Amino acid sequence: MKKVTIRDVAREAGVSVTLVSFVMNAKVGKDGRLDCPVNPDTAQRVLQVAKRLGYRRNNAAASLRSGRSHSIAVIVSDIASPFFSEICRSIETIAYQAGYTVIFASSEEKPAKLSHLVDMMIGFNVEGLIVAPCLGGEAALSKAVGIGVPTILIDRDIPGEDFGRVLVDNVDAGYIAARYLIRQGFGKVEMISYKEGVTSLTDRETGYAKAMEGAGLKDDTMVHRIEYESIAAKKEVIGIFRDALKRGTEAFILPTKKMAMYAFNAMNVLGLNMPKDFSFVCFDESDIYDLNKPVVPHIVQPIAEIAEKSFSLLRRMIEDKVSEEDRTVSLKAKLVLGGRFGAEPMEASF
Amino acid sequence: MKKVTIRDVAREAGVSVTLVSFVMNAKVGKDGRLDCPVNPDTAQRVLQVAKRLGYRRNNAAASLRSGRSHSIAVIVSDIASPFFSEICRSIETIAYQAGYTVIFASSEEKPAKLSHLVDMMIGFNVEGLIVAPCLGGEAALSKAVGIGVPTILIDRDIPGEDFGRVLVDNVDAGYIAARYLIRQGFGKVEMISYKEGVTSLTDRETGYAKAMEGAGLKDDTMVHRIEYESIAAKKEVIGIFRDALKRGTEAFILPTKKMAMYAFNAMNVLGLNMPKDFSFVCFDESDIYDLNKPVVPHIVQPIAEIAEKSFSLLRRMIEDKVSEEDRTVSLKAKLVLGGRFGAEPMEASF
DNA sequence: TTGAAAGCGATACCAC
DNA sequence: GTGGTATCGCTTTCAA
Repeated sequence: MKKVTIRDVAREAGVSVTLVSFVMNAKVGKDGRLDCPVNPDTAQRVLQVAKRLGYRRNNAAASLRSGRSHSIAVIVSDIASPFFSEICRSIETIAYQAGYTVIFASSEEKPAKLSHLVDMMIGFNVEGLIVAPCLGGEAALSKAVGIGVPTILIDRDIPGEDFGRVLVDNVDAGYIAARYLIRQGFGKVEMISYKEGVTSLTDRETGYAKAMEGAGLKDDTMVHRIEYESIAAKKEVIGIFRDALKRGTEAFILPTKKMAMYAFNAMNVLGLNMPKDFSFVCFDESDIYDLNKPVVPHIVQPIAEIAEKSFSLLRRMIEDKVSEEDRTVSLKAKLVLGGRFGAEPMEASF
Repeated sequence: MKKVTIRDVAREAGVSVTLVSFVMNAKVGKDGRLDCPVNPDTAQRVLQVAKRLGYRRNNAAASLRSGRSHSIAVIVSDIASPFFSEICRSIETIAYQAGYTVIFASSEEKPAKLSHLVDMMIGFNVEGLIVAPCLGGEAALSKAVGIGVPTILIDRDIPGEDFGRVLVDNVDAGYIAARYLIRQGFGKVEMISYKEGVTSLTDRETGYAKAMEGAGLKDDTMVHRIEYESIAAKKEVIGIFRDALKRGTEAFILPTKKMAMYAFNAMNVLGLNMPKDFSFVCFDESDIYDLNKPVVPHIVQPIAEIAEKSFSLLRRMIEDKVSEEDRTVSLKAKLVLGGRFGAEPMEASF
C-alpha cells in the first residue's frame, strides 16, 4: 500500500509541510483564488506536485489532530427499507453539497448493534449522528449525547432531553387518510393495524379515530389489530375482508405498506375489486399503488423534508447551540393521489 | 466533547498504556478468557476501569498508527435503489459477523463524486472497497487499486487487471427468461430494451437472441429499443403494445423493472390483460409482480450471493494474495415464479 | 509568507 | 507479564 504523505509533497515542492497543509485545506474563493496565506505561485506549485504524486489526505491523521472530521453518521434501523434508503440518499446529497461526508450504517433493529455502531462512529470522530432508533436503543444514544455528540432522532422518538428531533406527525397522517375517505362520501371506514404497540401506528389509529368522531361517525370506528407474523396475518386479513362484505364496510385505511399488500392479496383471493367493493387509503410507496387503475391514494412521509431538516438541525447543533425549543421539528405526511407511471388518480373514477 | 483516552484508563488502573492497549484489543477465547499476555486479574481491573470511565477507542488514532481500520467501504451508484440497498444490507450483516465495520456511500452515478468518495474512504484507511462503478468511474477505481487498496466490482464491469469481480451472468439471465416463455409454448417472444448500450442490458438481449435461435425462432426475434427518458418512453411502449396486437406477439421480456412498469402501464391504458393478451417475464422485484394474478415470473439477481461472494473475495484479497483466476466470480440470476404475498405462480393459470 | 516543532491517541517495538 | 517510548500523518501554534 504505497502512501504519499504531506512530507513527500513538501520535499518535492521544496516547501514546508505547513505550507502544504495550508494549500490542501484552502477553499477556493469566488474569484477562483485560493483563500489561504500562501503565495499563489507557491500554492499552484504545491497543488501540481500533490496531483502528480497522487497525494490524498489521511483523514485519520487529520481528524486525530484537529478533532474534526467533516463527516456525520446516519444510522437507520434497516438500510434495505425503501423509506430509509431514500432518506439516506437525500441526506447524503444535501450533506455532500455542504462539504460533509456521510457514513451510513444499519442497526437491523438490534440494540447491541446500534451501540457498537455508535461507538464505531464516534471512534471515527464523526461530528454528529442522525439516527432512526431501534427499540432498546436508548442507552447507546444517551451515551452519545452524554459525551457531547449532537444527535438527531428521526422516524421514532425515544425519551431524552438533549436529542434533536425531526419527526412526522402520525396522528395527522391517520387523520388526513380518514378525512379523505369521509369526504369521498364513505361512512363505514375501518383500519387494519398491528397488535404490537408501535408509536407510529397507534398515532395513526388515533388520528383516524379523531377524524371519524369529528364527522359524527364514532360508532362506525373500527380498528382491527392483527399479528405481525406473516402467515397468520395473511389469513387474518382475508377473514376481515370476508366479514367486511357482510358488515357493509365501504373503505379501509392500511397504515403500512405490508398491511396494504395483505389487503391486496385478500382482494385477489376473494375476487374483489377496488373501488367497486372497497376503497383504500394506503401508506408508503408501492408500484402497485401507482399502477392500479385507479391509482391508490396513499400517504407518504416527506422524505426530502426529513432529510433536509435533520441535516440542517444537526449542523446547527454542531456549530452553535440551538435553543431547546428549536430542537424539535414536526413534519406533516402528504396524501398522494397521482401515480408515478402515468395512470390517473382515483378521483377520476369516482 | 469529553474524551477518555487510554492514558486516563492506564493512570486510573495503575498500569501502563501498553497493558491497556493489550486488554482493549484482546479477543475473548472460547474459555471466556482474554487471549492476551496479561494477568487475568489485571485485565479485569483494566476492563472495569475502562467501563467506568466510559472509554472508547479512538479509531482515527488506532488506524493512523496501525494502518488497519477493520472496516471496508461499499460504494453503490444509487443507495435508494432496492437492489443496491439490499446488497448493502447483506454485506453489512456478513461483514459485521466477521468483525468488520462497513461504511456505505452512494456515487449517484457521478464520476466526480465517486472519485471524491474513493479518496475519502481511503483517507479513512478502509482496508478494501466494494464498488458498483458508475459510467466514467474507471480512473478513480484504477487509482484505488494502483495504491494497493483491494477493490471488488459488482453489478457492472469496467476494464482493469487488478479488480476482483463478482458479476451476474446477464447473458444467461436473458437466456432463461426467453427459454421459460418458449417452453410455455410461445413463439413470438419480443424484448423491449433501451437504446443506451448498458452492458447488462445488451447481455440480456444476447441471451434472449441465443434462446430464440436455439429454439428455431430466429425470425421471430425482435428487440425494441426505446429512449430512457420517461415521457417519451411511456408513449413508445404503448405504441409497441398497440402494434404487437396486430403483429401477433405472444410474450414480452422486460429486462428492467422500470421497463416492466411502462409495460404494465401500457397494458392498463390499452385495457389488455396478462396472460390473456400477452405473457411477461420481467426483471428485478416489484410488489406488482407478486400481487398480480397470476404472479408475474421475474428474474432476480442473487443478492445474498453477491454480498457473500464479494465480501469473502475482498477479505481474501485483503489478507493473502488471491491468484488471478480466482478473482472473478460469475453468478447466475434466478427465475422466480411464486410471489411474496401468497398469490399463486403464473403456471397455475396456464 | 514561510517554517520548526509540539502534539492528537493509539500501537509496536524493545527492554526489563 | 509489564512498562517506556518512538511513531503514524496531520494540524496548529508560534516565531521568523
